[in-house]
Amino acid sequence: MKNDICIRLKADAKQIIGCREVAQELESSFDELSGILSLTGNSVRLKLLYLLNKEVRLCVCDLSDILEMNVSAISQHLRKLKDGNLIYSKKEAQTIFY
Amino acid sequence: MKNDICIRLKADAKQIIGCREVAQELESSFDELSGILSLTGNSVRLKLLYLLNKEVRLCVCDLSDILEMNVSAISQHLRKLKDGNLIYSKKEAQTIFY
DNA sequence: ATCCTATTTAAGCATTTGCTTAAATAGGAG
DNA sequence: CTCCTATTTAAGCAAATGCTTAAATAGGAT
Repeated sequence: MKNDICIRLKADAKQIIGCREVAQELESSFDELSGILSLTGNSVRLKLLYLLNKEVRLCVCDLSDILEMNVSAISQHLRKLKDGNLIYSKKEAQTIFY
Repeated sequence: MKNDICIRLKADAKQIIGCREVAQELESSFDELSGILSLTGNSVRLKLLYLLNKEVRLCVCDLSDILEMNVSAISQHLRKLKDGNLIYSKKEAQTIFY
């Protein structure tokens, strides 16, 4: 474990320090963006986003039928997408998503 | 566990079946795309992509210094990015990435 | 050849993720 | 009110992920 500058000869210390500062400065942006990307980085959730964008009006049960997956599993994926503000839901006897 | 069409009354069977067909047809595209997105859905890898795009020429050791992380951990992340064809590497005494 | 540096790989482990089952809510219908 | 349907939540578990340490490779310098 070393946390100081690499001892190798040809290292460009100025470049390294500059990059390090930028990386630290943008830390929270990277976290936020990677969080969103990881939500889309699951094929089930990607399909959900695709379907909700395409069909406008689908309930959990519909999505469960379409993807041939457990309702509970779908619901849990949708919650993640909702927590990430990638979809919103509206109640109407049963919930309709988009 | 049910894998047939939902029994609820107001389900639009035609819509469901249509969506199911599309989803199955595009299955491999969703897998491929979500695979790429999940590679970017990690803040360390996202930083690596950012840095390599910004600096053009950085070795594993540089990146380890910049992100203040273990060389081995960086190397493993880079391998994933390489496997996903998001970066390529060129040898030159030590490896240079982009 | 040996030594040194840069990098990769393997093994182990803790954490996270995604699914299953079962139970808990919520609200409309009767 | 009770029952039924749609959905969410909790608990449990297997698999995947990300990091650590230590060992293995690869190639240049001496």
